[in-house]
Amino acid sequence: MDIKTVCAGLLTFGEASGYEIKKLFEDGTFSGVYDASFGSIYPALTRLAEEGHVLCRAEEQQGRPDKKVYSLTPKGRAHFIAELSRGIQPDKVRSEFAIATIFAHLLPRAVIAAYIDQQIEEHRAALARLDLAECDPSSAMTNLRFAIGFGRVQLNAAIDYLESHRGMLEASAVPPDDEAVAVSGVKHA
Amino acid sequence: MDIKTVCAGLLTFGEASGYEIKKLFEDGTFSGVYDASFGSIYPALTRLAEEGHVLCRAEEQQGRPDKKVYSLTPKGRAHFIAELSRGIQPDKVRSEFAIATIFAHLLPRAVIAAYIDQQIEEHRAALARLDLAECDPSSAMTNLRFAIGFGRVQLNAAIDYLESHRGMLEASAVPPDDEAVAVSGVKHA
DNA sequence: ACTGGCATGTAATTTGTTACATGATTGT
DNA sequence: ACAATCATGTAACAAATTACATGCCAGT
Repeated sequence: MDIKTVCAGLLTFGEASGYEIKKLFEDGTFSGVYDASFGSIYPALTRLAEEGHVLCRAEEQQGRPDKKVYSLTPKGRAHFIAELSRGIQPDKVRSEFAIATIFAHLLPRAVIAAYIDQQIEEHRAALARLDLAECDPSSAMTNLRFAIGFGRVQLNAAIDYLESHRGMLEASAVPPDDEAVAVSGVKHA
Repeated sequence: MDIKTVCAGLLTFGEASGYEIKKLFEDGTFSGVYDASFGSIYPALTRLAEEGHVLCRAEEQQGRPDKKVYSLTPKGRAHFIAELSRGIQPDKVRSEFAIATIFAHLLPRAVIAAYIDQQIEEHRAALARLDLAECDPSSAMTNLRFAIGFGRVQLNAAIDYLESHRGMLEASAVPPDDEAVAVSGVKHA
């Protein structure tokens, strides 16, 4: 599924500008499941407009550049539904944290501890975003509540595990007085 | 973290060929947290060799092309540890399944049901891979058991939620006799 | 004064995938 | 016969990020 399709999907919930779509990827409905930069979003919206999948209306603003508000056309809506019905790819995950755990026996204990703290904080922030999303009236739909609950159980499972098992990982790591050993692989007298 | 670094990391566990590294991304230690194609792995190994981070030894084989077995040099090992200690990026997830749930109210019920089945099966397969990884003697290390347990709790949380709440999502979807409505947005008499 | 939010867009670069090219062996 | 596994590598292509370019307004 390409960015064009995802942008079209967001527009089924109502019109939005490129800037607003970026914010939705960051803290809104899509945070944690998709992300894209301005360099992807703006060209995607331009191409969607060329294809007649969206309409673009320039909204004048004081001082700031015109806001370009995009709205989905019936054709765009039908195309989005068809695309999403065609099949989905397996989840793609790239977790540098998980990689760090796999090599924890090579890393200084302080580094591992900091990474665990960081990971827990990120998951807590993600949970807070879900709480906010739940308050939004648009989340009245059952499927959105499903999606929020789904994110929640996974984040909670991860946080619980990290908190209750972090000692295991910290014990595997290189003790503070032994860091040179880890790098050289040789213990000197 | 780039592919070169990840390949170097895998080589801390012992020498391997490009082909074997690919398999490790698919079913081994890294399945579920990282993935890369041959088109990324082979050039990465070539560059690691140019930089002196790995050594390459050609192993002759009958019929098949020579197997190029790479092993990490002390310099490569030190560089890997330094890189991994420098900091990690937040997890990156791209879940088309999660996107489908967000738009479940636009999709035919049969499509949603199939996607849920597919997702559960993928997670079960991932669990089976973790079970295999645990049997491997190299997984005796505490940090690897931590990593396996971490994957396990998240996968189990996801499967449990999907099984117990799938009715919610299926109820949101478009009933079988109503699909034209979803696309056109208009209900005809 | 400076940072951060609002707002768009392009160009250069990076990154990575897919497809192609080759070829023997083993299992169905 | 045919598909799959083993095994490497390149070239073409696609996707996406980063950095650049511009500029106002509000808050500290």
